[in-house]
Amino acid sequence: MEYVPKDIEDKSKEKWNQANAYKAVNPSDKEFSQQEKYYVLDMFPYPSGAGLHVGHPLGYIASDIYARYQRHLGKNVLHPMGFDAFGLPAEQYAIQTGQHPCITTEKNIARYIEQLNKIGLSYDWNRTLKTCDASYYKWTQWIFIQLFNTWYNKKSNKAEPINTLIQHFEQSGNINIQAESNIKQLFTAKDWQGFSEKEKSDILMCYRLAYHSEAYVNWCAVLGTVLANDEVKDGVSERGGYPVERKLMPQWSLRITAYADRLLNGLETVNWSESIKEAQRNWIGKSEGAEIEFVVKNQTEKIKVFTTRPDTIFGISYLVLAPEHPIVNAITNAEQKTQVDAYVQYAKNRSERERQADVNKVTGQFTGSYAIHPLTKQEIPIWIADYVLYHYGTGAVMAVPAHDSRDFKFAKIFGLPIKQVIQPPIEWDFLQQSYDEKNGTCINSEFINGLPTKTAIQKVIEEIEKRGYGKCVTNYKLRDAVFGRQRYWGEPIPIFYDENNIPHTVDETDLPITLPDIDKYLPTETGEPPLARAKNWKYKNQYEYENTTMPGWAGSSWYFLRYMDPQNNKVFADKINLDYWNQVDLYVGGSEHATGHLLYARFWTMFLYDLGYLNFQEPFKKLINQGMILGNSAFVKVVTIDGIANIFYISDDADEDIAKKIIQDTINRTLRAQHNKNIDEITIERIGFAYRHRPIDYVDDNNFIAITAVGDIENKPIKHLPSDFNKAQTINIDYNNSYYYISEKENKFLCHREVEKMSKSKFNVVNPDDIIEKYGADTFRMFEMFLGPIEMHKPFITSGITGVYNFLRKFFRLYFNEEGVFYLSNEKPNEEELKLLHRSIKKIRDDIERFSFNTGVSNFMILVNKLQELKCNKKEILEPIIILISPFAPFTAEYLWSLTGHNQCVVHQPYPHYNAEYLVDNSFNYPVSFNGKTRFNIELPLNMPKEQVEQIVLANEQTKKYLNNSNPKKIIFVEKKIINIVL
RNA sequence: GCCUGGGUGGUGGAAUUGGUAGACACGCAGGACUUAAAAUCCUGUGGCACUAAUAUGCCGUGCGGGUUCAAGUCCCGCCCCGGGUACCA
Repeated sequence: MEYVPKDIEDKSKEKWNQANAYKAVNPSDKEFSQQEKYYVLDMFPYPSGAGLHVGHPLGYIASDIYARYQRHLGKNVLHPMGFDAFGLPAEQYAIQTGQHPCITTEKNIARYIEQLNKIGLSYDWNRTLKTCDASYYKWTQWIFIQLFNTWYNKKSNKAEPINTLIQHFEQSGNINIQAESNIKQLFTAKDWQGFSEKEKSDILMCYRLAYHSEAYVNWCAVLGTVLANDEVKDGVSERGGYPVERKLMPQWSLRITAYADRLLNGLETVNWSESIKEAQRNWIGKSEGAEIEFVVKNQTEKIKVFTTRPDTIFGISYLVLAPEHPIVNAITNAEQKTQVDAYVQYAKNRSERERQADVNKVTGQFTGSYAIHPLTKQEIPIWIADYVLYHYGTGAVMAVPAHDSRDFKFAKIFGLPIKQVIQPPIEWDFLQQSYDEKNGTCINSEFINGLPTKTAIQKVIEEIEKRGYGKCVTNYKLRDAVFGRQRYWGEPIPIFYDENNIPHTVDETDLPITLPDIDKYLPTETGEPPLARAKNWKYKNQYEYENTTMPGWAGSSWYFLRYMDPQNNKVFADKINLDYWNQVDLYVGGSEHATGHLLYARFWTMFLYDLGYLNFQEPFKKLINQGMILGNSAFVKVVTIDGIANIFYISDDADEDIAKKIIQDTINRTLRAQHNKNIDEITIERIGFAYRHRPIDYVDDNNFIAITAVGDIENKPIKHLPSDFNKAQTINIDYNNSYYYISEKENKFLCHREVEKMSKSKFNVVNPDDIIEKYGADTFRMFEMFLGPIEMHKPFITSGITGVYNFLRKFFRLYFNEEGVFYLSNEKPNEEELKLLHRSIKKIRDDIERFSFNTGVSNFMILVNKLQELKCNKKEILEPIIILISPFAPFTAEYLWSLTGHNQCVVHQPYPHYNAEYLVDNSFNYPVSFNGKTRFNIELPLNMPKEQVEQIVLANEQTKKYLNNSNPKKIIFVEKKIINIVL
């Protein structure tokens, strides 16, 4: 009986569908029984047009193994899959073709589902969702309304309904309120009553968690939209790589900064990799320091600076403002005006990318004004420079060149004084560089002289607070998240503007606000977002809707909650279901979402917790980041001759010098035959590499020549040669006693291989469908797991796949007799077989629990190899093995299970437990002798009492042998694994 | 610069808490079966030395030190590769 994966897989899939095998039961369902829950979640994909490549399923397979394992343990497992369906590629495609993005998206989703099902992933498809469905984004809009109608109370440290704030304003204005806000003015209750509706609205806007304001944003002109900070990488857009500039514009934002501290502290409570937690900590960027106020000489203006090093206050040599700082104009004196204006203009025109690219280029301009040092009363020159960022801290810094490398560079170039105020514990050359470490002793600093840095910081803060020049503050790098996008394919923001242009949220009963149809997916001629094209799209037929849409991350910030109750149309999910499923126990996905999705999702979860909808603050209890699967790109070695590029391709293993001579010879011969003339001199200018698709473009019947050398062939030949390749002339030639030829057997054209990111544009994509077609889904699953640890980046090189395939065939064959009939022995297993079984169960369980699926697969291979050696086809051994293997290879397991006469799906069988007795006896390894002590390595079974282990050790035949029959004086347990036996 | 992950045979990788380094697989070599091939099965496979063979000895986890009876693993000082992030005061 041959192992034919396709037959097996079709049968199993049908069976699972009929049995609704992977359905998760909600507490609100009739058939619910009090069962322990387990929630395994994959980061849902954006359904791109290219379909899945072998990199995507890596995480899906791992989470599926874990989900199946949890089901075996008798848990009610929620394992859903959906689609993050709003996004730029579908919209760009719509712009080009005029086709509604919905059509593209639906088509892509259908393909994704088909591909996912082939892999045998145990999703509960009844719960699937798409973020672009109105029934889903209705609730995304609902959450936005809640954010709009909420403010953050710093006193209770949670979000509260906006009404409580209005009440407060009515009673006592905003003077005593501790709120997260960007408000600048103070007002009394009386003032508040006197404000117009518009003024009240504007003030409340400074407190809402979803707010509209004018601020600097990342504007991407090519995409025609603003972007959030995490969507910009190296000064260009993450999607498409288009330039981004900072621009002052009105837009919607979410006040995520209100949650900065909670987002930071919450990291202590989750089981995530240290690198992701660290990335979030850096992104939030909490830093404690002081805000110090400087009076400008002969003026009323004051400048506030933020510093983490108040201990260096006596080393100030100048102040620097960001060029955008609003005070710049006022403090610039007449003499400097022209230069300052020119510099401001220069800074403004530099793109974000330019600015980041030449960090080393130091520029700046003196304003002509001086500030008064609050402690020494000395005059300090005020400069502007674009190395100071307007949006961080106060947009102004006190420069201490001796102890800050940026200030040092600036001071050197502009000839400003460098005054040392910290004595480093090591020798230091202050002429060469600044000493930035927060470690040393204060000198030249009046009342803090002799103090160590940390004490000095405290002391200076106390002093300036006492004198009223400043205070202790905490700053965050985290910025509020820009929430509006000037695009079509996203959730409409549920806001309308009344006749006074005051924004209001639509009534919750009017949700969803569905995306209107428009004729073109481009901005209007006047530069309005595409939604401005919608005809007759008005709230209650009279009010203008907000015409920007939500960003891509809106829908993904709460989808894990919707899976808990996906069909609910009364609430986003019923409380009873939310409470039951609670946190995601295991979340699997790529680490590229560290500072985007994972932060936003935590923010929304905390917000919904504050409003009382959830009873947990952290959405994802445990996070596993799967590594990237890299492609193995093939390059063709290309020879350029006499300026004509790429007409010769040589195999990667060919010697270049010899190849050159061969090419020269060949050209001569060919030309002699064709034209009866000889070329004496040809120059080979360059031998380089090109992607393997290039030959298609360059093949020319007359002068394409492939040369292959016989030799040690390490690389694989090109798999799919371009069709024109066959037309290429091949040559047999002997040269310098080396034989170069292409024979039937050696007809291999070798490529140069390089590992890089898998991508359609690099021609290195491997499609899972092809692998499954050839070897079956179980081989594919096991092979992906076998490749290496889940978290690591690794190239997808298929050479090892036959090992896994042969393993499954071997496993399958073990239970068929010579006639190909399924045959199981009812004989009782012997001790050796039982021992083997129980050791394997222990190992494989451990492997699954610590996500080491590559060793899990290995341990199966060892098990099956040994069973084969023992010729063991006993029923009592096979049955637990089928269950054991089913998370890894569910199709094969299901099929073998049905052959043993069981009708139930494997998914519902309890996972086998190992028996410790069998393990102990076989756990003695080589003894080590030292100083009369004999040491054994003993693999202790879990939870076995020491006395019991001691007994077994002494009674054991091997122990006796090693001890030479003398009685040991005592047994000492050293750590957990080692036993010292003292003679 | 800072933060992070990594460096182990020809290759992918094992070694869970410091306890036989190289599991398992690929590749390679040899053998069985076969007219032959494929498939399958068996044997060998880190390096060096020695041996008819078994056995044995020495070296060996990027480099240099250290702790320990024992180090791929822990500590100190470096080198190289990947990823993230950055005038964040």
